Amino acid sequence: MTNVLEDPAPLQLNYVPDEFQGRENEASELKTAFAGSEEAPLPNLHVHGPRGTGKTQVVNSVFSNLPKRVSKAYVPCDKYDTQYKALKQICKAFSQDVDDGHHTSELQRKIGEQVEVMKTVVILDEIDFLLLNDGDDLLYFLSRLENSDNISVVTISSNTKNLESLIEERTYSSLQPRRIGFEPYNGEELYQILAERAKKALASKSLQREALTYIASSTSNLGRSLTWLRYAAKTAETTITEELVREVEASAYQEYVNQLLDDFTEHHYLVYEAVYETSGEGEDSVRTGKIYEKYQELCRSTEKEALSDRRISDYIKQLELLGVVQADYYYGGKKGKTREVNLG
DNA sequence: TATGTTTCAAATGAATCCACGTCAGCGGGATTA
DNA sequence: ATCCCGCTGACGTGGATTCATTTGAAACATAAA
Repeated sequence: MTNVLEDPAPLQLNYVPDEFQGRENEASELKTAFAGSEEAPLPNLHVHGPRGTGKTQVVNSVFSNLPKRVSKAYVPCDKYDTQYKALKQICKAFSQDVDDGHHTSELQRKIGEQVEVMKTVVILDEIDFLLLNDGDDLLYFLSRLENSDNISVVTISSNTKNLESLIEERTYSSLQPRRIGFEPYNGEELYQILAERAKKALASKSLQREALTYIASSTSNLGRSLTWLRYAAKTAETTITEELVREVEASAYQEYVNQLLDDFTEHHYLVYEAVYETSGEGEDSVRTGKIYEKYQELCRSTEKEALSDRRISDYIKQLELLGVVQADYYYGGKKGKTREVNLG
């Protein structure tokens, strides 16, 4: 490893600190939701808040301290975006025996058995992706399990405050999740966190106070600011100055986007690139038709088969869920109905 | 040597998931009649 | 009322994956000449 950083871990997104600064309220709210008596049914939760507010980390940290007789399954639904894939992940979390059978109902039966004998928490992170791609069958199944008192469904979303708007009534009414909201970090909190982590990670490089202040005032997204700081540290000779931080702002942001898109297909990236390039050509928002043309062009130059516009329409939605683009409906009269897309 | 039996891997079959393309109907303000 | 351009849900298709079954040929065993 030829890493300039002594201990890069604290600057990584998945680093789990001992204590969550500025998330004490949310953490204790989660804990109390589960603090009921032994016999009480497990609650369903819907955790929401903007991207980069520590939802995933806090939830996972709280649930990693569950008593032994409660099992836990964590499913990142941006990656496992169908009922089948998610069920498979849940099964994997319960038992090591390699997935045999390839039948959705088979997996459902297994999970049913598991829930019968053991209290269970299922965490569905980035639930929007699964709902967009495959509907709410999985949620419906989980909410209607025979021993539903024994299972807790925790959905996490960066885009949807209220699950009710995304799922069918019958699902919502049997799920009845309690909502827990995460507020964005304010500048002060973000500054503290970054300073704390930098202290642990950057022993050999000095860090100007103004540099951190600038980052903390430009975004409230912890993930983005960590990437930014990491990028600056990588670039810096000895001192991370405000000037340097400003300089690398754009490229650090691109790096952040790349990380987000890492789990997706190359076509997602090409679509993003198409949006990026077209929006660079003057107007700040572009219609989908133009983006699709640009996308096709990019495909030709990289010798890839272009997907249909139907696909790309969905891909743009996914990029929107990731927060890297924004797309609003636009009724242009004779110019038709489309979406206007711009960079997030 | 001819014939029967066993063994095991490769070929084939069957079931399933799902990414994708195609199709048709829709949306709603601007334009036109 | 018409038009525009793309949105969107439904549906069919083919590739991929996985397990189960069949096939076939080698290896071995036995019996007959």
